[in-house]
Amino acid sequence: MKRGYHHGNLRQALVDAALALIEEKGPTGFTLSEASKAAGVTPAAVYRHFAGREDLIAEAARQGFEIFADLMEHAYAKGRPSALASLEATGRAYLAFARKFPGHYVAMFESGISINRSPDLARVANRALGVIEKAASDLMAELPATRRPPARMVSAHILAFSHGVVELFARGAPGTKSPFPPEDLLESGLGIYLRGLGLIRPDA
Amino acid sequence: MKRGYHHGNLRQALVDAALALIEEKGPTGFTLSEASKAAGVTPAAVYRHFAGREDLIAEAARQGFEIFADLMEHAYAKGRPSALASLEATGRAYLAFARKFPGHYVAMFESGISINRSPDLARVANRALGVIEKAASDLMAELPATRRPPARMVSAHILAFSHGVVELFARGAPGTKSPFPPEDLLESGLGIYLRGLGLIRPDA
DNA sequence: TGTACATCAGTGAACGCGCGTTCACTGATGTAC
DNA sequence: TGTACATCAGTGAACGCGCGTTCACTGATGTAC
Repeated sequence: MKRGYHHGNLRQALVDAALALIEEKGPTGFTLSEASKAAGVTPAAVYRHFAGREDLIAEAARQGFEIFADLMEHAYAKGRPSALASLEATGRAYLAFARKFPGHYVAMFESGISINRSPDLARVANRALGVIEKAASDLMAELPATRRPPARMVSAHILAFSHGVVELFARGAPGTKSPFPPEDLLESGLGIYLRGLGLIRPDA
Repeated sequence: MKRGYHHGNLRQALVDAALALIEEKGPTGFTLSEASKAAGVTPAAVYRHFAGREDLIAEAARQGFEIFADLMEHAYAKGRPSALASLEATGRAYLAFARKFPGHYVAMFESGISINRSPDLARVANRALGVIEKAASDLMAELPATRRPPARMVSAHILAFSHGVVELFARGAPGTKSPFPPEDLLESGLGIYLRGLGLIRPDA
């Protein structure tokens, strides 16, 4: 980590300020001016490190995907050699990430920046999503080929369910008092789904 | 529908303009000025009909929930007397609504307005969500009490899954090319889930 | 160690912009007689 | 039917605001000798 001449590492300080603002006020509430003020710097200084507002958000998202991918890989590895345990662990890791890094999560999934904005961003995003797909693929290999749904479909199901739980129940959602803790919702929903795949004994 | 003195029904014209803008540019892209211009009217005229920007969005959301609730009730009724068919139909109706009324959907779920902003809004939102809960409750009644998950949990699962499918795969999502049509994803995921509940024969 | 110079991170002032909102008004529509 | 009056939807100008971005600059840091 090389230090800047004056500030000491303005680039990262701006990313951190942006994340805090995004977490606090949503992707809309974030402004360059406020982020620069929070970092103790003039708005113009931002342009030494980023091409503009969008570029700063994209970097925040990129860092989020990096952390996210690491968490997913860690969860996957922890479940091995059981494909079932690996997939369950990645599901849990998804929610855990969203709860622990809400600013990153919003930057990644709600800020409107495209995953294909830069090759860097696309690469790390695919690394993260690839883990779930791998876990789903492992698991499908345990099913008889005759009734084995496509792994990509299974991973899409799990992604959609996890994302829905986060958006609807894990946030201070607008007026929605969650009837159950999001972790319980994810766990139970995932369990029922996996049973439906025929991977868990009918009434364990 | 009483007509205004000059415009003819500015109130609804503003709501419609807002919905079109929200659909086109997201909840952020929507501005009072643009909406009023689209309705052929000065920005100040908006204040004859709404308390302000937020209030206009809230009305758009309210109308969305009204349509949404009607669709859900219709789907529920169509599935009867089969509780299973009713629940499946409401799931499908959720996605169909999101695809057919994207402006409303965004105003309802992504604009940041609280469901409890006004009693009117809360009432109609609960009417809509109540249908899914009723369908889930009907279905749970068919399971032996010993392994019957709470109906509210089941309806939360289905809501989360449906919302996740919409957000991740049914929109021109940022760079995500959906691997499957969202309708197929919803149908297959819901099917696996319901099988997991023990409501569909293990390998029908 | 000391000096001259190059680099370049951050400054501060300025810009044009469109926003949401206010206000006194005007003039078309509706109503009473 | 005609006239006088009341209503009130929409006007147009103005406001203060904070935004993202640009630009020539300055002065602290690093480097060469």
